[in-house]
Amino acid sequence: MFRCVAAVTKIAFSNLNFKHSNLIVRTLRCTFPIAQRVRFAGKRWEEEHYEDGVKWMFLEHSGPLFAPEYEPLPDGIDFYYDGSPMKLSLAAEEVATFYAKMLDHEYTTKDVFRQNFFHDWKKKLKVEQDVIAEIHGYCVMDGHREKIANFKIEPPGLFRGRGDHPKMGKLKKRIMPEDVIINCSRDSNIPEPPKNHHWKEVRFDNKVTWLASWTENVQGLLKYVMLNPSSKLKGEKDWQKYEIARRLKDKIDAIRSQYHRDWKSREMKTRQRAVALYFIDKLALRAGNEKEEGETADTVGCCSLRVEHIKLNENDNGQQCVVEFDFLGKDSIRYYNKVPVEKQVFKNLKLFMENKDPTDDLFDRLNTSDLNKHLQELMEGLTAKVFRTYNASITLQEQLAELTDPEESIAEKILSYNRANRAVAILCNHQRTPPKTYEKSMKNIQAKIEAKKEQLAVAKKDLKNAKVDHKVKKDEKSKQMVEKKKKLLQRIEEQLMKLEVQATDREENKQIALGTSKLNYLDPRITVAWCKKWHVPIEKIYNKTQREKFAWAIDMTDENFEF
DNA sequence: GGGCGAACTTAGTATTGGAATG
DNA sequence: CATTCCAATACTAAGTTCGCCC
Repeated sequence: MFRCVAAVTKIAFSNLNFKHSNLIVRTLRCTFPIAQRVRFAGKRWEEEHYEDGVKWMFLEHSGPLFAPEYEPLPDGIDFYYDGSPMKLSLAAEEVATFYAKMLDHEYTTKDVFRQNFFHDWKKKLKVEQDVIAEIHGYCVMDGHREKIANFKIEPPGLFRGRGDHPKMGKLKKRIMPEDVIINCSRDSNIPEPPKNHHWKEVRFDNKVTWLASWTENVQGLLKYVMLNPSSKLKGEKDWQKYEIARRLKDKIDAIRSQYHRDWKSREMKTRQRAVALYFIDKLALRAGNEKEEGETADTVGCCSLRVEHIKLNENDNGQQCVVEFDFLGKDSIRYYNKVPVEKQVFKNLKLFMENKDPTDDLFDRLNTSDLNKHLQELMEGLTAKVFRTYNASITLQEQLAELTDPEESIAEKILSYNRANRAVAILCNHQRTPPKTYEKSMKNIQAKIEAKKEQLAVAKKDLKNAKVDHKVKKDEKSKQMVEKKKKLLQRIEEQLMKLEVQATDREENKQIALGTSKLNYLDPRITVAWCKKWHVPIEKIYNKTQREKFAWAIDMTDENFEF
């Protein structure tokens, strides 16, 4: 049998109404003998007919002709958004021109038309974003393709500081390529600046981790483009952080004994250092660097506490030597706490406050640099922030051991985990403003619980009836019905329990943010080991992003891990 | 030794997208 | 199928630490 193979044929369409005369057409593979293709000439109506329903025995054509590709708008014609030109992908631009062509038509005044258009156009824009993220969102470092955390240059706008920030509302300028320093390796393809622009500098510094940087104009601070937490570089650093905290675990008793002794030191500086360290250890306060007045919001940490931030109460509701803290910490989050302290600490605080104004520094002989130098002598790599990491992680481990009940369901175990997590968040003072929808969402879940309780009552009744029915009939069918109703009841009980656990969790979480401690302070190996030990799927504790960040821990940890 | 810049971690909130719901 | 709701993600500000320079 003869086959006509695929061939590329140039056909002149000059007789047709086409602008392009030379089109390239691929003919299809055809399996019929060439002789059969065109057999007849003459009067079609005299040919024989096929049997019922059969319309033809041979059919051949070249397939439909497609619409020509979109021709982009010429230079100088731009799409404008909010008054300024905006670059669109070809696909998004094409769809925008469809609409533009119809601007004069009354269609474009109709809500349905506009909404439908926008809905579909948005999808095009989304695809465009994906393509951009694929190109700019990744880098290659030492043979690994790594995600970049913040590959987008921050857009211009009005500066939004937190709390009572003296620079709030100032204009944050647009960053141009001419402001940006690129960092990469000498033998790599150096990124191209946008057309008609150049970089401020291209640097080849492999002693730093950033890929690009620029100086922001409101505070004059450097901003960096860095890798995602899932990267090898960040993951190893994170691991190292927790290893330092674990070394502190072995030294903590000695360190605590020493600062107890130092409370009685003859030197005022040593006493202040010892009391400050006590606060950092016991209350998980931050170090507290000095800040330039008038440049930032007035917030403090341990070393920068002022006399006005604490009150001393000899007796507070029966408790002796109570220190009342009230100050704004990082992000202007209020720290309020009443803490009973050792007599010697109380005495020292009184001494530190003698003859001082409220706005004077509490620890006037101490700063973070002195404190960290001292800590470095106590243990290599020890700084003030290690205490937060250590105390957070050890608290999680202790709380999990205390709260986990082997008899409980998975849902209840997860509640226990969240409660352990919450104990840490409270220690670290990780707060959030309750969501605007909080009250409503609590009501919703209560309503769900009530509905589920009613369902439960019905299911119980049904089961009882089925049992009675079975007693009378004693047949297979009624027996199956009892089993069915039993299962249903069980399922509803489980659902109710889940809802109640969820409600409790949400209520206890009203003003507490768990995310920060989970992400930055809790050794993930504690969590992975706990999940393995109690057969809680890791997905129930860590979402996708968190699993990527903690891939190293998930990979290396077995159920026997101890912080 | 302290002032300062650089580099990096930690932080809360605004926005988004997908699941749940009516 | 549209709307509601919430978890996940995006965003970028605000800390800590370190090392250099005077």
